[in-house]
Amino acid sequence: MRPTTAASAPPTGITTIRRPLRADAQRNYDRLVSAAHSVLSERGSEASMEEIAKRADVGVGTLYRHFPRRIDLVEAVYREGVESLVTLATSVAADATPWDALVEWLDGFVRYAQSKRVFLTELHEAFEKNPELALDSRERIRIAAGLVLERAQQTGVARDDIDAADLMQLVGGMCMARNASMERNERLLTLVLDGIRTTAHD
Amino acid sequence: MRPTTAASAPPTGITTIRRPLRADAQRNYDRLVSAAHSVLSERGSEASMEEIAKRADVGVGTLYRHFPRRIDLVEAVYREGVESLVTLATSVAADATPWDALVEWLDGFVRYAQSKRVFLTELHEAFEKNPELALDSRERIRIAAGLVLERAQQTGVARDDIDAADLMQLVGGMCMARNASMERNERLLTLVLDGIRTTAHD
DNA sequence: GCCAAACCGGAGGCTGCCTCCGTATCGTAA
DNA sequence: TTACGATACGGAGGCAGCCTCCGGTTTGGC
Repeated sequence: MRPTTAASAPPTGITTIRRPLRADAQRNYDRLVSAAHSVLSERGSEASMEEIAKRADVGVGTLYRHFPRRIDLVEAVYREGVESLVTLATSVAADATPWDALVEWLDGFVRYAQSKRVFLTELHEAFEKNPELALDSRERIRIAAGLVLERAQQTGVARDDIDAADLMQLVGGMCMARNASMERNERLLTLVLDGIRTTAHD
Repeated sequence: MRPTTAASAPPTGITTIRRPLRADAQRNYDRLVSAAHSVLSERGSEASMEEIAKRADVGVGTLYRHFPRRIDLVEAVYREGVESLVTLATSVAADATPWDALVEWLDGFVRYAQSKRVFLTELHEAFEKNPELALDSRERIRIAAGLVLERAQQTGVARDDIDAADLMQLVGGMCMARNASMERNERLLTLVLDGIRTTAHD
C-alpha cells in the first residue's frame, strides 16, 4: 500500500517484497511529508491537498500515488513526528548529561505535543479508523521517555518515584489542555522539571 | 445569528430582542435538530447536509437559514443532548428514590456520552472554534450530576467522599476510552455504582 | 379577507477530494 | 553509451458536499 522503504516510511504489517522507491519518488515522498507538516501546522484542517502538493512542488497526482487518502498523509506526518521524538531520545541520551538530556527531550516533547494540537481534529479521525496507530505511538513515546528518565534517575538527578507513563500523562495532559499555549507550556514545563529534580528535594 | 427562542434554542450572549419564530419555522427547526441527531448518530462525519434536510423533510435552504454552517447544526445537536441530560436530572430527582434517581441519571449519562462518541470528530472542531461551548456544557452537566449525587449522599445511600466532578471524570473518562462499547460501559457502570453505594461500605 | 413580513425550496456556484492516462524519467542490461 | 521496460509524474476533469440566491408560498396581525 505504502512504500515500505527508507527511514521515513513506516513498516507495514504485511511486509510486501518490493524494490526500493526510485530516487525521484523517494525525494517527492519526503518533500510531501515535509510540506504537509508545514501546511497542516499553519492551516490545520483548512489545509487542502492541492496546497500541500503545490508547497512540495509536485502535482496532486503524485501526492495521491504516495498517499491514497488524505488521512494517510496525516498519519505519515504524525508518524514522522513520533519518530523524530524517539530519535531525539537516543541522541540526547548519547550526547548530553542525564539531566540536560531530560530537559531537552521534554522540551522536544512539548513542541511535538503543541504542533499536534493544531491538526488534532484530523488526527482524531485517523485514530478512529486505525486505533492501533494511537496505541503504538503512545507506547513508542513512552519507551523513549523511559530512556531519558531512567538514565536521570539512575544517576540520581531525578526523583525515582515516578515512571515514564506518569511523566507522559502529566506533560502530555498539560499540553492538551484547552487553554494551553506555547508560552504557558514552556513555563509549566520548568515547573514540572523543578518538581522532578532531586537537588530541590525536601 | 441563531433564533433565540423556544425550548431548544440556546440563549445567545447578546440577547437580541426579536419576535418568536413563526410556527412553521419553529417546527422545522425542531425537526432539523432531531433529524440531524439521528443522521449524525448513524453516519458520523459521513452525514451530509442534504441527507439531514431530506430526513427532516425540508429543503437545504431551510436548513441553512437555521444553521448557517455545518458546525452550528452539530452544536445545536450537542446542546440538545446536554439540555435533555439536565432535564433528566431534575425529573428523576423529583420522581424516583434518591438511589434510583442516581442510577437512572448515570445510565442516561452513559448513553449520552456514548452517542457523543460517534460524532466526536465534528464536535472537536466545534469546541476548537468555540471553546466556551465545552466549558459551559461541562459545568451544566456537573451541576446536574451534583443534584442527583448530593441527594443520594444526603439520604445516606451514596458515600460522601466523592463529588460531582469526580463522578463526571470517572464515568465520562470511562465512556471516552478508546476501547469503550455500549455493553462494556453498562457493565462498568454497575461496577461504579457498587463502588458508590454505601451498603457495600467496609 | 388583505398584505407585508417571514419563510420555503432546490437549482446551481464553488471548492476540495480523488482518478485517469498520456508523457517524462529512471535504472539496468547490452 | 544507448535502448527499453518499469516506474513515476502531473494536471485536467469527474464528482460530491457545502453553501447561496431568489422566485414563489405561507403566516398571522389587522
